Amino acid sequence: MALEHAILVSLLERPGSGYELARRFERSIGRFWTATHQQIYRVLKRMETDGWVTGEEVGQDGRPDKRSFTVTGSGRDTLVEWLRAPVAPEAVRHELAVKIRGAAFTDDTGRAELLAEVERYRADHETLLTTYLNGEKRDFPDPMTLDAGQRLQHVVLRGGIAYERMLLDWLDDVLDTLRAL
Amino acid sequence: MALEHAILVSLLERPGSGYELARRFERSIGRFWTATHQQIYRVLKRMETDGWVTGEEVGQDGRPDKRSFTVTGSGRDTLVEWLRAPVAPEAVRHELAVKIRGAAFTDDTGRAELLAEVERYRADHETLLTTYLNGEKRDFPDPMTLDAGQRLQHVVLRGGIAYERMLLDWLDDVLDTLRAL
DNA sequence: GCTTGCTATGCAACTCGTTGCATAGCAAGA
DNA sequence: TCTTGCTATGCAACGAGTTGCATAGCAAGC
Repeated sequence: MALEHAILVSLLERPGSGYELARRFERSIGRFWTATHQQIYRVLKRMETDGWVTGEEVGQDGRPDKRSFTVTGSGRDTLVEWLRAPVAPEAVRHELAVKIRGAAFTDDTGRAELLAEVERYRADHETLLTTYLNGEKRDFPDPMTLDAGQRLQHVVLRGGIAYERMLLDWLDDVLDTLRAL
Repeated sequence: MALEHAILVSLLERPGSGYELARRFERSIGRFWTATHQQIYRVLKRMETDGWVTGEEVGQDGRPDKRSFTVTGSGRDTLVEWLRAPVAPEAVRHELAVKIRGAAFTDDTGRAELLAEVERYRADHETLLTTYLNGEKRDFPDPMTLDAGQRLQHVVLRGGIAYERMLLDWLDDVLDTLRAL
């Protein structure tokens, strides 16, 4: 498990509330780690108990109060130690691949429906790629002037872009294959 | 959830025991869906209760007996219905990306260790790519003569190959970035 | 005879993640 | 005033997935 560690990285990049973390996990961090607000609040509570983060009440006007969290020295030590551990092999779960192999066991109508679904899926990822490219233009307009943290964020974003491009190419291959059956 | 569906596809491609399924999930199916034997046995039992599969005792010589499972008509209907449902958005969890962004918060020693770990990770995936390419040569030597099921299996394998190639390129980008910090 | 190793199946306990629901502050517009 | 919608936090129940362990057949080698 590493939701704790993803939260530590995000809070080190910028302190924030559980709600703000949830929004970040929907956006930039969601490129490589997903989590819902319920999970985040639960884990934050445990992290506070363990002394990895400290929460501070922040009054806001025009909005409800929030609790902003900051990483403690102990939390940072925990992250540094985790960074040294070997990367665990990923658990791949690609539902679309299962469906594609499953297409061998349905009829023409079923295959036509799957083809339409793949097209929809492709359109979603084309949109996502555009979002990434716009984000890159906005956040990293001049790659020469970035500090270490920004360069690392940029290389992770480039990974997301490379993934989406690869995926779109492969989906075209899938569509050709389904059409030619 | 879709472990049930991955099992249905695998058993439709070829009936087999829980143990055999577990081995397939380590190999070819593991490219796009992972599961341990405990999970598989538990789910198989539920699927048998629900009438999606039927088990049959098979005596073997030189080995313990096994229970070989076959998909029923009802199981096949279940799969076909699932194929029609929209693909759920994937839950991305890329631990390495978290660590790379985390590298901004450790020292030179920590970054050097991470770099070594990325190199090790890259070597693993280079091996995996080779395995895929060998499997492709072995299982799909003549793409013109394949039936529908084999073509679908092949396009899924091509997805795995495309993913590994993309990953290796990106890891080179990551290594350059880490070295230049 | 003993150990090692692969085939084969399974239980129990635990952790992680999802889903549905609940509460509440505040702003903006019908 | 009432509804809609966003910010903000949280509980409870359930389902999925992991980890550790246990059992047993059979083959091969020391």
